[in-house]
Amino acid sequence: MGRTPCREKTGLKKGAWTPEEDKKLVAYITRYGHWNWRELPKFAGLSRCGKSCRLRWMNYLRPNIKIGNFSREEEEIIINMHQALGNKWATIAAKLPGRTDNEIKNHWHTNLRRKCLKQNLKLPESKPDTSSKQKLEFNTLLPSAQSVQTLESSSPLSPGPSLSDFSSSSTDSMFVTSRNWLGDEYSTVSSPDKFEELNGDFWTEPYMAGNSYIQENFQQTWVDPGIQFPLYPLFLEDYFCTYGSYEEDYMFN
DNA sequence: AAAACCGACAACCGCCCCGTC
DNA sequence: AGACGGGGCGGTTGTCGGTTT
Repeated sequence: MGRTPCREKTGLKKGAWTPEEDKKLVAYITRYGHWNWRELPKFAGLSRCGKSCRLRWMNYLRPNIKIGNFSREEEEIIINMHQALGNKWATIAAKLPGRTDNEIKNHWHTNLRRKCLKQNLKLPESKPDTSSKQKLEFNTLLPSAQSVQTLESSSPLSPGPSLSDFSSSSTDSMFVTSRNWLGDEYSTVSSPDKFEELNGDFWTEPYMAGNSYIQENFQQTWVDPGIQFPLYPLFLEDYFCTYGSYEEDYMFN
């Protein structure tokens, strides 16, 4: 068919995203939604291809992204589902609230795969039998009903009982690791005391990935001169349906 | 102290699916 | 029915930071 490649023009930026680019993308999408990924960068004032914008948004900037280590329950689910489905990362991600397919895929390749090999677990063929996939009952792949409960209650909107799992092995680190998110100083809560301070509001407020980073940097970017109004009608209704109260916070504060 | 190595993760690329015309 | 285009997915690569030699 000969589709035009993503970067048909030279001059489009590649590589790591800068905080400035992130700001532009978040500001634009929270205001106008992603009505067309291919056209979006033009209007958002970004010299990136649409796919790159989509990936950045989906994997790191959109609300409700869970940042931190994988819990044991999550790992069990990944392993079980991977044994049944193979490399269906998106399907697996759909069962893990806040996790992205990319993150799961990376985690699998860097950690779980080795674990499975160590335990002599049979790894599926690279091309799984897709004929039976629609019959698959996902719940049978989950470790236990309790685990499901745990996962759901540990979604970003609620603290859940597995908080300790998000921290590293050290007992005084908090639920979010100090991963260099957006390459900036990223607010991590380093002690249980600090967590107590946050605990009340944090889990009841609409979740924002990177919390203070986004709050401090993105809310003031509404009138970014680089942003243009889209040609198309706004799809905010659709956007609200998708992301719940998150953008209401952004839009109307 | 420097180089080599390795692991983790972010991002890119190309293919495929699906909706639209 | 088939061409087209956008979005989604999975494989792969690039980069960076930490560790080992």
